[in-house]
Amino acid sequence: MPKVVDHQQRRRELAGAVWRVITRDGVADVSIRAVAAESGWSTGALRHYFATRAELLAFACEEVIAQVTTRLTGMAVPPDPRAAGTVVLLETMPVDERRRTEAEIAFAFLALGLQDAALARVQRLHFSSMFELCLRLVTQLAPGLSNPRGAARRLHAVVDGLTVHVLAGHLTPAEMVAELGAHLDTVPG
Amino acid sequence: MPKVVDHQQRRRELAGAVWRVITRDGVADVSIRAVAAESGWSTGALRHYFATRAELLAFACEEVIAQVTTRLTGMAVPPDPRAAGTVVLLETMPVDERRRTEAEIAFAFLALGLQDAALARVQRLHFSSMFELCLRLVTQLAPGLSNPRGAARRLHAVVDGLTVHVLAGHLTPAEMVAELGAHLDTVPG
Amino acid sequence: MPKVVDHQQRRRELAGAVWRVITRDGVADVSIRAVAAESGWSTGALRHYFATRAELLAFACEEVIAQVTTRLTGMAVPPDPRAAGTVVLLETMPVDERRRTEAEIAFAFLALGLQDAALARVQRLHFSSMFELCLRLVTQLAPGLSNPRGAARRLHAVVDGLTVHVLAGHLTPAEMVAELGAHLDTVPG
Amino acid sequence: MPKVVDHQQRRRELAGAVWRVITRDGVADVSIRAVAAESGWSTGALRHYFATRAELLAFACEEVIAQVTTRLTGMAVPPDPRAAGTVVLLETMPVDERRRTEAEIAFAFLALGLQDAALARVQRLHFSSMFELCLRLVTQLAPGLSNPRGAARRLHAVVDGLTVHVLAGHLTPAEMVAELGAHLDTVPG
DNA sequence: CATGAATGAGTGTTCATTCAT
DNA sequence: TATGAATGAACACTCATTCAT
Repeated sequence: MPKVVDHQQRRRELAGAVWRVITRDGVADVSIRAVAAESGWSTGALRHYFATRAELLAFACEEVIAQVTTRLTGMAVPPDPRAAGTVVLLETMPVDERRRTEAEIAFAFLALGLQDAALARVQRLHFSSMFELCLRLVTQLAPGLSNPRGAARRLHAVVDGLTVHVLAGHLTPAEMVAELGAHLDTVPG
Repeated sequence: MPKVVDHQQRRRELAGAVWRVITRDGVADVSIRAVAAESGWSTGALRHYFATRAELLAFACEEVIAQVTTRLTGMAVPPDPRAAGTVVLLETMPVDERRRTEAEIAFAFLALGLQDAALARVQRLHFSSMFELCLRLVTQLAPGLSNPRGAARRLHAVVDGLTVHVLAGHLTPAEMVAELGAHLDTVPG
Repeated sequence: MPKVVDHQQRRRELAGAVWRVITRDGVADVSIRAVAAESGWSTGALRHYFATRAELLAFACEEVIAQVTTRLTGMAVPPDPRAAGTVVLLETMPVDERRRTEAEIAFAFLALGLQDAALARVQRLHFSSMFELCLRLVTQLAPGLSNPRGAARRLHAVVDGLTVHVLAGHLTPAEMVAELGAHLDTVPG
Repeated sequence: MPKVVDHQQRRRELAGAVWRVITRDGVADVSIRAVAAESGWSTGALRHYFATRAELLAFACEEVIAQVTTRLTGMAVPPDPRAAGTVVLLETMPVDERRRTEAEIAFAFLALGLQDAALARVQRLHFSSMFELCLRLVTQLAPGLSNPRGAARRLHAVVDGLTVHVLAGHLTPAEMVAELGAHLDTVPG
């Protein structure tokens, strides 16, 4: 009977190491060796769980997205549409350390995805689901809108634009929160 | 009489080579060798103009920003505030091949800037000037706004959010243009 | 009651996997992993039958030689000495797919044997038995030869030289067969 | 004015290092690192002269062949056809340390060539020119032969077969020389 | 100024081998 | 017996950087 390892669990553990390297050193420094050192395993050990570096990165990217998605679907959403919008959307934005880290990781992968078709595919799915979320929120906020999809696109853009601006240090999280709220107020009109 | 070289001109020429490598192969593939090959110079020659790879990247980042800025300040702005907003802002967004390339480069640098203080500083200046531009446009569109800075922040976020969504292939340029227009229409309200 | 495994049988099975890897990917690609995958066993399982890679290779080499030898000794030899020579010698040469594969394997091991004493020892035995075979054939073809050992050495050289030339693509199998026959015709003279 | 290196000369120097590694450790141990260490250069330095390992090996293979060819064409050939045949053919066979080394290298590459199309192509040329040489010798030895090409093929096979048998330790150089002479004596008949 | 030779550490990946289960 | 987890060194190759010319 061989030693048995929960592959899925180990893969998640290694994805965590990838995230830590990204947030500490940047996405350009994510090497197999760096991830191995960060995780405490040998480079050869990673090979058991990811055949290539690309596979490792793809999994780590999917996992961040899956983590956000899981959290969103598991949330207790307030009955008031305005409050619901704020709470749900802020869950994906860099309002505190934990969520800032997550947003940084997602953003770093986004840059990688511009050149990597496999990552781009994964991200496309995430964009779609975030857009669907925005669309749902918009229709709850303003049920009779003539062009709800347009309003959803703008809301989605505001969310990601504000996120980038906070990550880049151009806005404070407080400013971000304020402007998200202000934008939500314009939706019904 | 020593050979005289216009250093600034040569640096701009090399920055161009950096951009071409970025758009062709991605920012991760910007090596001294690749830039040397792309520019037609030897690797040693680059050393006369940039001491390190980081310095080369920083300059190439500054240049792409400077180029946008130059174009913005030199534009013929329509008298109508609404039209002015559209024309000026779209000048920075990926509506055609040329501007898409420019936006891709700027975005690639943005991801690098998250970990590189020198790049971050340069980008901070750019964010500020873009914010000032948005503020100017907003006050022209809606002179009596109670919180013009907030409106400018949201406009800025929409511009960058839509840009990212087009770069990621989530929106078409046409959708981007439409939603920018739609957002500008909400500013006066 | 412990599970009983026919070690010798299992070793032969694994040698077969080695051969398949050699003919498919070349001798340089014979790794423990590749042989394990080819045989359907785990890498650890191989360890029970071969302590090291070298041991595995040596056995696979011995086996290919043993297989040829077995076939030679089991052959129905025509009574006519000339026909007997042709039939027996061609049994070791690349006249069809099966025998070409066998010759390729033997030749690949020959190159390895130049540096590996263990392999060289095995091959020395094979050379001797092939030489003895040539000697037997020569004495049947030309009983009164003054220097039968010399004629046997030349016949042996022709056999291996023609074999190498076919393996290298320099001769066709038909040309090889023709020249072997022509050489056998010169032996009595 | 940059430091100037004679690339062709350096490439030959590195090919020499390849040969020394092959004869000392075997063809399986020819790594970029081993060749770099043997030559006294750094691994990176090799990159200036050979883009890949395959290129290095191909050049080293071509060089052995070219070296043999050069020596053959530059030889003073005795007027007597029988003596000419002996002298010329032995020039390519392992009669002394120098020629044994050369033959070992050529043979090692031959094994590599079975799996490497680029090497195989180079070797095909060498086989052809050796065959042409044998044909020339055969026609000088026995001008009126009905099938000179066949005789040349057999002579060629004897040369390479005897060579392999010496390399493998199955024959002594003296036996090889004797049998080559004996075979040449059968050609006119 | 400009070249390109040279270094040595870095990359992703593969490998033989060991060993707890 | 048999598994596959794990190691750490090896591989080919790329890189930023230095520097003699």
